[in-house]
Amino acid sequence: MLDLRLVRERTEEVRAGIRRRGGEIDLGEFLALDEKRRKAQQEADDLRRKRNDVSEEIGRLKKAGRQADVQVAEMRAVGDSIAALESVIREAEDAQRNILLTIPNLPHASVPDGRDETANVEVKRWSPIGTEPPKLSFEPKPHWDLAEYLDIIDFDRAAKITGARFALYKGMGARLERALINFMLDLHTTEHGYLEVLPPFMVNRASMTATGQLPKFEEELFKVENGTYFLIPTAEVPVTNIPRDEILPDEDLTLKYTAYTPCFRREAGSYGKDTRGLIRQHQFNKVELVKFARPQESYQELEALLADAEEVLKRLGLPYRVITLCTGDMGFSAAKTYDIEVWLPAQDRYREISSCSNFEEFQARRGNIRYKPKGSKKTEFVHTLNGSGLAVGRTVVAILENYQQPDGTVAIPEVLRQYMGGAERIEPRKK
RNA sequence: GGAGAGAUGGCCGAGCGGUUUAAGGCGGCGGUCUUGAAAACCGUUGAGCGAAAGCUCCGGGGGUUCGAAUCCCUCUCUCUCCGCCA
Repeated sequence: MLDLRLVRERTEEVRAGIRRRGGEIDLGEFLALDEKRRKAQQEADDLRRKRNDVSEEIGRLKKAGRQADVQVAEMRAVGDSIAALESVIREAEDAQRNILLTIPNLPHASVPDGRDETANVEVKRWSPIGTEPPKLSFEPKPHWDLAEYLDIIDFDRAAKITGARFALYKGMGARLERALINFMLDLHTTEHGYLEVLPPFMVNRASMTATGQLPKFEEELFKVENGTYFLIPTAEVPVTNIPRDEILPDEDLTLKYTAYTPCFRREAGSYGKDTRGLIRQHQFNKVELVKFARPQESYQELEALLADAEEVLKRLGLPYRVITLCTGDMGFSAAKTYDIEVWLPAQDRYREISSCSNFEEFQARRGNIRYKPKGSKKTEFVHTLNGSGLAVGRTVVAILENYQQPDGTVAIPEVLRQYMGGAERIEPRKK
C-alpha cells in the first residue's frame, strides 16, 4: 500500500510510477475523497473539542447541585452532528483504503522499463564449469519420463486421488524431496543466519491482505469451505505476518526467517501451460527466506538474499542465471525482483526456480509492521523482503534432468547423499 | 462440546460514568554520584491524524449517555476446569 500522503502530495510521481509498470490510474476520485474526509475530520474535531469542554462544565455544575439543562440539550445536538460527520469520515476512509489497496507498488529506480518478460535483463550466469551449462553427450529426457522410468513420481495416481496438477512421490522421489527440504533449511539456518519457523498453512483474510494477495487476487487462492481461511500460496504470507501490528526493536533488525511449507495455487489462467510434469502444480513444496530490514539497508539485504538462494544451486551444482524483472513483469507488491532460473536440458532453456524481491514498505504499511530507529522518537515502517530458497519441486526437476545418465538413472548430487542414506544414484526400484 | 474467568501503553498491573491530559512498577533513554561499573537518587519515556490549535486510540464492531477504559449487546482471541481426540 502506498502512503496516503505520497499519493496526495506527489500525485504525478505516483502516476508516473504506475505508468512505468504499464498501468494507467485515475486518482481524481481518490483526491476528492481525501479533501472531503479531511474537511469533515476538521469539523468533527472542532465539535468534539467543544463537547469535551462543555461536558466537563456540566460535570462541575451537577456536582455543585446546579442546573445544566441548557448545556445538555445543546450537547445532544452537537453529538448528533458529530455522529453524522463520523459516518462521512468513515465512508470516505473506507473508499480511500479500498482504492489504495488496489494500487501496485512503485518500481525502484534501478528496475528496467518494459511491458513484459521480453524486457527482463540478464544479470549473470553460473554453472559448475564456468558460465554456460555443460553439454550432455546424449539426448536428455524430460523429467517426467525419467520419473516414470524410475517409478518415483506417479501423476496418474495423484490425478485419481485428487485431480490434475498434483503429484504422488514414491520411494527415492519422496526421499529426494525430503532431502532437499532438509538440506536447504540446514544451509540457511546454520550458514546464512536465518531462524527456522514452521508456520500455519492456512491464514486469514487480514494476513492475505497485508502481503498483497487480497483483495485483488482472490481467484488465485484456494479458500477453505465453511470458513474464512485460505491455503497459503507461499510461506511469504504467514511468515511476513509474524510481526504484523507490532513495533520491532531496532536491534532485532535485520530479522531473518526461513520456513518450509507446502504452497497451494489455483493457477487460474494457466490452462494448457506446463501440463506435463512437476513444473506447475496446485500443491508444491518450497523453502522460503523472509527478511525484515531497516529501510536504508534493504537493497543490500536483497543482494544478500539473492546470494543465499544462489548458494543452494551452487552446492547442488545446477547451472542457473539471474535476471532482473522489468517493470511490467514484476508482481503487484514488489519494488524490485530478481528471478533465478535453473537450466533444464530437456527443455533446452532456463526456468524460474526462485524469485527474490524487495517490497520496501509496501507490505509493512498494509500489515502495520514498524520499528523504532535507535535514538529516534518516531516509529517507521520496516522494509520486507523475501525469496524462494528454493522451490523444491522444480529443484527435483532440475536434478533429474541435469544429473541424468545415458541409461536413465540419475546421480545424486554430492551434498544430498548424507540426507539420502548415502545413496549415490537413483535407479529403478527392484521388485 | 459443557462450565467459568479474562483482554488496559515495550512488559506487568491499577482504574469500574465526570481533574484519567490512564495510577504504580519493570524495562528503555538522559543526568547526579563514581577512576569505571553497579547501587541509589533526579528527570524523561505509547501510537495515529493535522501546518497548528486540537482530535482520536484502553481486543474488534455496535448501543446507552451531555459525557464511556468504566454500563449494555455482539464478535474474536486467551486462560482454567470437565469431556473428547492425533
